[in-house]
Amino acid sequence: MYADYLDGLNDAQREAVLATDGPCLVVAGAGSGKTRVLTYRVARLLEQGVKPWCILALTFTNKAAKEMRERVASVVGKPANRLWMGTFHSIFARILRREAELLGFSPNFTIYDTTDSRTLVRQIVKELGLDPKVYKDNTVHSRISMAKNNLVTHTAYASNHDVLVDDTKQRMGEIYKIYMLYAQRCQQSSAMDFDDLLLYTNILFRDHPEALARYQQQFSHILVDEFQDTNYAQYLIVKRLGELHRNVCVVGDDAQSIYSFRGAEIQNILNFQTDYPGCKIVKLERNYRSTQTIVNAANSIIAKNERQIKKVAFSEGDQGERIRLMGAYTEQEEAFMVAADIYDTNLREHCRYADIAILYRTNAQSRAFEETLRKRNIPYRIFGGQSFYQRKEVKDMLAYLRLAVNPNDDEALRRVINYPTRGIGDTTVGHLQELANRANQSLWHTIEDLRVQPAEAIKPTAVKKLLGFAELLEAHRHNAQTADAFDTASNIARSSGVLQELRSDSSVEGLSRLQNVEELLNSVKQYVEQRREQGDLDEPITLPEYLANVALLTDMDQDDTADDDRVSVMTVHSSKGLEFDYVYLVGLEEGLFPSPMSSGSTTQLEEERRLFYVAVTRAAKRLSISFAHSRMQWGEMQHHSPSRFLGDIDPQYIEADARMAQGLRSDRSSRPQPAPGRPLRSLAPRTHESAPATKRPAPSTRGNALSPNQVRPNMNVIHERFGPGRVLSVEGEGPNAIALVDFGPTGQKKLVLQYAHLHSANQ
DNA sequence: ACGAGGGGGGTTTTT
DNA sequence: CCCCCCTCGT
Repeated sequence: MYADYLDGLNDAQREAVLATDGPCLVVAGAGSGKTRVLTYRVARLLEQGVKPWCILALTFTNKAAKEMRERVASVVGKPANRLWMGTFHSIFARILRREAELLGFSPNFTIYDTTDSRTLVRQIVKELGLDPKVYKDNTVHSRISMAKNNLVTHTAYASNHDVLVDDTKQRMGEIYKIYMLYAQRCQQSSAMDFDDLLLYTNILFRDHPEALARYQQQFSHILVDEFQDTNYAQYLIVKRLGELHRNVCVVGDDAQSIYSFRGAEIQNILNFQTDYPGCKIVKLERNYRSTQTIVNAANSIIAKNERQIKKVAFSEGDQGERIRLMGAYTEQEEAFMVAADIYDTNLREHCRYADIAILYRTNAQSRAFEETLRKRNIPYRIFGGQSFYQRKEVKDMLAYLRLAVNPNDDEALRRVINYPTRGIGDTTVGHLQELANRANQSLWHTIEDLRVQPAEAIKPTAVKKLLGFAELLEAHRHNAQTADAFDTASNIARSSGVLQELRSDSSVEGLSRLQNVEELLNSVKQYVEQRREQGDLDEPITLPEYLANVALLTDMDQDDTADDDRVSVMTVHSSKGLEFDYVYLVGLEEGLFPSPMSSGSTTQLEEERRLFYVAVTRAAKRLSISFAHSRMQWGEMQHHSPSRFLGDIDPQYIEADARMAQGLRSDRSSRPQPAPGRPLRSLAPRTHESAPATKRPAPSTRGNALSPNQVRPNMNVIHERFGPGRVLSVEGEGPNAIALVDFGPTGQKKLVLQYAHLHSANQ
């Protein structure tokens, strides 16, 4: 028996926790304690004697999964580790690896990210001789993606009359050919894209009833979080798996359905009652997060929406202050006002920066805030946008790691076959590709064939170089399966020549590229150590395992160490599931929010409205909404009026700032720079001095940086970023050397590639 | 093979 | 405005 966890729950929450038998729909409004309910529900199941590995809990983000696991663990302890809990993509990738042979895939299949998919599309368009301006990789890929989300395979697509007619109408009648070739290439490369993970799971369950039966039996209880975001492929997986035991519990909020662009069907949650006859419905309507003002204002936003489940969200908290509305002349000024206000709030109300968020509609809006926050020395963290794993140098390194595990991965191979340059040019690769296409096999395979059977298209000198590259890959293949992931990775970094290449570039960007690769290798280290702590000690954590994991990581998942106190800056989309005491919702202008792309249909506009709802309900204590009267777009100054959405909020909840009350005058909008003069002073009484002390301690040595030859095992060193440490080992020589350094009490061992950051700590 | 420079195109949101 | 792709010149 676990502690009296039911005590703190309200009636509806308790009902949702206890209804463990049969299908159940929990409509959980924003801030209604959803995670708590899910956590206790899992605890309840375990208490009833359900084995942890019989519980399948699906989420949409790794972060949500991780948080839930931690919270379950805090109630039930160790058994939480055995739960099948994760994102749809990661759970089914795991199952697919296990069952890969049934589908004709290797268990080590690669997962293509969106960039890989798009370059593959581009490549195919080129090969087919189609016009890349008509067949834009983005458009084509999203078309393929949509098809897969609706379980339309490439063969089904090519023989579906309606689809073909539709494509022809859009002047892209050849998409089916691209899709066919795309699917074939993925299979050849032993790769799946994001959508394949769901598609192939469905195919597995459709074509292999015995496999389906195994998992149906295993998963006696299924929970799905954010059910309003499921697409058809996900919906059907859940339905199939749940058919045997019928213990399917879905949790969601139709009012927060904001992902239709990636195939999410709000209908899935609206129709749940009819899909699962006799299901229990519980509505969590009390909001524990926000003030009454915020909750009421949020309700007024979506009140007009047609398609929704009736519910009344309410708060019993404080009335709270009114929503602040701030108008600015330019986006720079908007950023200035927000930053000034953040500084002020932090000072006056002693809040943490981590309790503050800036939310916007599009990633492109981040720049102005980034600059202003930096100028003011306010620590911040930008989520989304160009993620760490998308950077060129990181992708290059990952490509090498991927190749060591799956040499058939053509995308990875083409990426690094001539990086660093080894004299294999476009013409050679072109010929190679042709050979591969003709034989319907991967590039690597084709290279291997050259060993025994030379082809006339490729000159002997080129063949030699290709074989040299193949040998480089071959050298790591065996290790990759058996040796420690970190060891393999750092070996590859060295022998591939990537390190040398990066170190030869001493520009600022070059240095940061090296740093990123260093960071990546350290993340391998960290992963290995982390897994070793929780798992079986005997077996080494290998590269395939790491890669399987990293492919599905996003920027949101980067370890947020509790002690770093920064303002969060992100899109409204990525803020879902989070909460902050103080929220600045910015750029509330017509032409920006709602997005002009969405003004076509009412359903799209309803979704924009729900997005607005999501943004507002992130705030617990105070919400500030702002807009700029003009902003730069396409190099031109665009004039905007305040968003129509502002009119949806009942005016009684809004308090406009002084300048709003005066009314905005467009005649002043040509002023290029914000003048930190009178009007702003009320918001930011002290704008002149520099920000609070968040400076990192100065390097404790003024000595010269070490050179590779000076670094030896057991030596004490000081790293500019990580502080004092002790060198454990040095591998390689000269410019290729890598040092493994132990940085003290946290037991963090890191790989140091940049000796410029390392100082001697002797004496 | 590789760099610099020009031209064209794109900006919604993401597992 | 910025980013990416392509081309052209070495």
